[in-house]
Order: sequence, then C-alpha cells, then structure tokens
Amino acid sequence: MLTERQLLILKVTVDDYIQSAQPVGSNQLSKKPEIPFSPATIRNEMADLEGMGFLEKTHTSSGRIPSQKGYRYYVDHLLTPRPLAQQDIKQLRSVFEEKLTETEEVIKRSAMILSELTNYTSILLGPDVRRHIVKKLSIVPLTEDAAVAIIVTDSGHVENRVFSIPPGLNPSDIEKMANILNERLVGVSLNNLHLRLEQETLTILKQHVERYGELFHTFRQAVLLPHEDENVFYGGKLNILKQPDFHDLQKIRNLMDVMEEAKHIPMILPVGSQGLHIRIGSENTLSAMEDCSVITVSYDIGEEQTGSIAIVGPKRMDYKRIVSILDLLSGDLSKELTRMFKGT
Amino acid sequence: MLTERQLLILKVTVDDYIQSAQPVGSNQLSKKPEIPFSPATIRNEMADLEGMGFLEKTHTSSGRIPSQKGYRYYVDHLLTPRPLAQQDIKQLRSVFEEKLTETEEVIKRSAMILSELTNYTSILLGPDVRRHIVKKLSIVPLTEDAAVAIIVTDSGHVENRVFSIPPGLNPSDIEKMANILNERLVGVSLNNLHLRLEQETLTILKQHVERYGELFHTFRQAVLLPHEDENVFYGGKLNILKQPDFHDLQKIRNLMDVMEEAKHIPMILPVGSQGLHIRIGSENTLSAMEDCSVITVSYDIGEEQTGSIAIVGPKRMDYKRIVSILDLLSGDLSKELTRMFKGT
DNA sequence: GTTAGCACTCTAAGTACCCGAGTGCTAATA
DNA sequence: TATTAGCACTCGGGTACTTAGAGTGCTAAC
Repeated sequence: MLTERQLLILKVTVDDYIQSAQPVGSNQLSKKPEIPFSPATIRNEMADLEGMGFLEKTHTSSGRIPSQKGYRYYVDHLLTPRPLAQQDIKQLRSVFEEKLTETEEVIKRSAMILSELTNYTSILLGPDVRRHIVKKLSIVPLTEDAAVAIIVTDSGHVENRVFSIPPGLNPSDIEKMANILNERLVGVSLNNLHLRLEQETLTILKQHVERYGELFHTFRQAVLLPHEDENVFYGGKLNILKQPDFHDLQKIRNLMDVMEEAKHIPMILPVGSQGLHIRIGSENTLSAMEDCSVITVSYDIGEEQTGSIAIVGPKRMDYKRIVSILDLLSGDLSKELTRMFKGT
Repeated sequence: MLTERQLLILKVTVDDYIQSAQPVGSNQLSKKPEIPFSPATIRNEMADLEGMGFLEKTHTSSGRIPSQKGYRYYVDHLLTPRPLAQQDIKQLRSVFEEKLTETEEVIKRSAMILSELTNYTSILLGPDVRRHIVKKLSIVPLTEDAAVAIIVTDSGHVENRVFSIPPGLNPSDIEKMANILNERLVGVSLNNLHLRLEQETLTILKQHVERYGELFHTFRQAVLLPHEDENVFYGGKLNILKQPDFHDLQKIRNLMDVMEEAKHIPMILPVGSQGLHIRIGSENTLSAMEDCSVITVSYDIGEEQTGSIAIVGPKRMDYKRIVSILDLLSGDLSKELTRMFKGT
C-alpha cells in the first residue's frame, strides 16, 4: 500500500513527465510548491516507488519516468479530469453549429476537431452500417450490360454498386426485379439482406422474371459486402510526427501502417464496449502500438446503435485533458446524432 | 554543348547516384565497365560539368551529385526508358484481372499497386465528376423533415446528400418534384445542374408544387457542391518514410500535409495536361515539394474524359523505371476504363 | 589529349575530457 | 524516528582532438 506522500510524489512525477517529456529528478520536484519535502526525502520515496515498479530510470543516474504500471496506477487512482477551458468547449461544439445534414459529415468533422484540439490522432467509428434498415432499393441501368444497384437506409446512408447485366436481357425484367425486391426487402437490415434475398425473393423472382438466375447472381454479388472501411474516419494522422516520443522512423511507419489498415481497426476500437477505456503501452494488442496509449469511448445513436471514438497518442499522453474532452464529445455526439437520426 | 564523353559521364553519374544515394567519385566511376577513362580524366570532365552547372559537390572534397539542372538534362536527353520485367508487367496488369465493376475501384487498386511497384507515393485523379451526365435523379424521404437526394450519373457514380424538408409539407409534393426534376434534368452534366435547376425547373415547380420555395432551396443547397475530394486516390502515402533522402521529420510532415490537402491537388496534378510530364525539385510550385520530383501522366476515359496519375518521390527518383511503368499503366487504364464506360 | 602522382581538403568515426544533473548512502539534525 | 544535509559516485551529452579514407585539383610526364 502506498502512503499519502508516495501517492503525491507519484502523481506529481507523472504529471511533470507528461508535461515535459523529460525524466523527473528529486531536485526538480522539491522546487514545486505542492511538494514540501527535501530532495533527499523525495529520493528515498522515489527509490521505494521504483522498487514497487511504479517508476523507472532511463540510466543509473537519471531522473525517473513512470513505468507502465505507474501510468496504470495514475490513470486508475490519481487521475482528476481537468475541467476544460471555455475556448476548448467552444471549439469542440463548433461541429454542431455547422448545420450538417449527414451523420458521416458530423463524424468526419468531429475527427478533425478532435485531432486539432488534442494534437493526437483520432479515429472515429460510425454506427455499424450493417444494422441499418433498407428504406428503398433501386436499380438504374447504365449501359446494355451494366446497372447500378442503390440501397438507401433509414439513416440516410446510400450504398451503391455497379453490377453487370447478362447480355440481351429484357430491360423490363430488370424493372420487375427492382419492384419485387423493393416490396420484399424494405425494412430489412443490411445485415440480413443477403439471407432474405435468397429465402424470400428468389422463388418469386423465378415466377416473374425470365433468366432470373444470372441476373440474380450478379446482383447478389454486388449487394453482398458493404464497404467496410467507409465507416472509419481519421483526424490528424500526421500528429504522430509531432510527438517528441516518436523519433524512430521505422516505428512511426509501423504505427501509421497499422492504424490505416482496416483490418486492425477492431483491435484498436473494440466495437460494442461501453464507456471510457484506457489502454497503455503493451496493454494494446497490436505490437506496433506498444509505445502508445489509446483512450476509447463509445457514443450512442438512438437506442440501438453505437459508434466509438479513439485517441491514439504516446504513453506520455495528457490523460486528464483527453478524458475530459472525450467525455464531453461522446455526450454531445450522442445527443446530436440521436436527434438527427430520429428527426427531431 | 556537351561532348560525347561528358554526356556519358553525366548519365552514368546520375544513374549511379539514383541507385546508391551516395555522391559519386571519379575512382568509383572509372571502375565501371562502360567507362574506359582514368579517374583523372573523369575528374577533369566532372569539374567541367560542375562548371556548367550539371553537377554539384556536397563539400569541397566530396564526390558529385546531380544538380537540378543535371537531373533536368538527364531527363530530357539521356533517359532511356528501361523495359519492364515480365514480373512487373504482370503485377501491374493484375488490377484488370480482378473483374472490378466500378471505375473508382479500378483507380483505387491501381494507386495501391503503383505504390507497391515503385516504392513511391502515387496519386490518382479520377475523371472529373462534374462532367458526368445525370442518368437518374431521385428523392427518398427518410423522416418527417429529412430526405436524401440521389443522383446517378452515366458513369455509375452516385452522388447523394441528405437535405431537410420544410415541416408539414405534403409528401406527394416531394414526389411531384422528383418527377419534374427527372423529366427536366436527365441528360444534363453535373456541371450545369445548378444552372438548369433554376432556369428550367423553377417555373414548372412553381406551377405544380405547393411551397416549392423552401423545398427547392434546401434541395438546391444539397445538390450544389459535389464532394471534391472523393475523386482523389492515394497509394503508399507512407512510402515517403522509406526514402533515405527524407530524414527531416519537419519536412516530411509538410510534404505529407500538402499532399493530403485537397486544395493542393491541382498544383500537383495539373488537370487537363496531356501526356507525361516530369517536374524536378523547385520546378514544383509547392515549396514543400522542393526536394521531390513528380512524374505525371494523363489517361483517357472514352473520348471526352480524362484522369491523371502522379508519382511523388525524391529528386533521386528512378526515372527510367517510373516512366516505363506510367507509360504502360496510362495506356492500360485508358483502354480498360473506356471499355467499362462504354459498356463493351 | 590522357594519365600518374601528389599535396590538400573534408567527413565520419573514434577517443578523451569535462560538466552538470542526478543518484544512493551515511551521518547529523529536529 | 523521520527528515535532511553532505558527499562520493555515475552517466549522458557536449566539446575538442585525432585519424583514416575517399575524394579533389593541379602539375608534370607520357
């Protein structure tokens, strides 16, 4: 168990290191007004804290920096969210002043502002498109042998895909097919679309549409997979380059690579987890992120859908500030997007 | 005027430096089989070439590197495009094996493969969406007070935008409006859309639709500006970090920043210029690119539309190889996209 | 005209050195 | 007994110096 004084010293050490990026020495600390002890006392305490694994030295006679365990303890027990400056709140809320009509636009802008405000990289995940519900479905012929299938969902999201029409097909058949599909598929979630497509529409199509087989096949292909990565928005990808903690070009490359790769997103932004989470250093599953901390928070759209926000920065991240910012944004974003979604 | 020998030495010097990234010395050169002169002779010639501004030294007793003028001369007079390896051709053409149905997909994949093949950053600009022609226009109501406007163009491109409906409006009016718009606007290019919108449809709307004013206004807003940046595709943004020529983090940041900023794209990819162009160092308009070379080439879609391709790399770029690659790709891409567009 | 020879230059790498910030330990102090 | 002053020690980073090597320009010989 840590004593009051140890707690104080640990807290101030972490705070100072977060702010300065330099190892913290006993002299330095003793000069702070909140620390009324002599350097020698601090040295003793720091040695203890190091013994317990909360602090580390970069070399034998250097000041201390927080260890992973130190950050973890700080985040769990010593973190007092710092109230945001009016200026920050204003900037953060400016997104909602813009009268944007689309969810995606709001999320995109939020990502940008978030990265400007934090100087870290932000990743925002929109609500899962696959849970959206088909509102309208249409097929627009383009040429003799190609048409574009368009699916509008209740959220205003539009999926569209070009697919090929078997040569020599009767155009009226395409129209018929579109009608049948519309009758049967409006109200179905994108998730269940391909299932319903085969279960319900195939038999009916058979009866009404000539050569339904080929047509149905290419259409099905087109509708099958929604673009996955369309749903991820980044802000300040280059902010990583601003951090003094990252100097190894190789590591920067790995990190940026991993972040952009769609397949890694679920590892960074655990879909479905509620509330705010902080992962420090090697607590991240991806090895490229072992020098990073990631703070994630979820937000709600309506009652069913959720999205998430992540801030990726160095372990020496300004936790206080980021937590406050994310708290505020997640609330505001939930309110605004729910409002937009339901239609006031 | 340069002598044969000077030409040879200049060429080999540039080639060598492109390959090794190290200043080239007279001894080194004299060992090459294609150079039958003694180091002393080479030194004399190099001194001359330096005097004429084709070569530079990094310090008084270093080997030579090509100057901007040197690169320019090399590119203009000494460049012999290197035939591509079968392997490369195969990889480059693999895009077309994928049976992609959408122009955008093809361009996106090309950007990726291009960056993998070259190890530089590729930027591909699709055909100008604003010249596409409206094929179909529809309005899908979402909630009481919002609807999504969808415009399908002849290329299969789908623009969609959510806009707000004035409260309490009769839904049938929206349908009427959609019908009128469709009748009048199919066949118009996106470019002329807003013009035609006011000239032709406004009066008719007045006659048929109640409260056309408000509805028309928000709709017009929505349709007005196509998303500009949707048309630019990148490959290998991080390849810059691989180049030994770039080590200054600040410069890298600037460069990456400039490239992603949509408003700078026209400076990098001059829209409308035909054929292949090489800009070296300060020949680029953007100061952030003064250490880069950019090779651009245009491609055609159908008879009217064009897109362009750019490769951004260090001045010490493998011009031979890139020129060959771009030549091939631009031709293939033109063929393939024209085919797709016209519908075989 | 070409080249061998040579003195000269400059970088990069290695070594030595010192300064300062920091530590741990011991002994004195409150 | 807990705190602190004092002190010897450590280590990184900066500066100065040296050296090796690659390269140059110039001159004189071929």
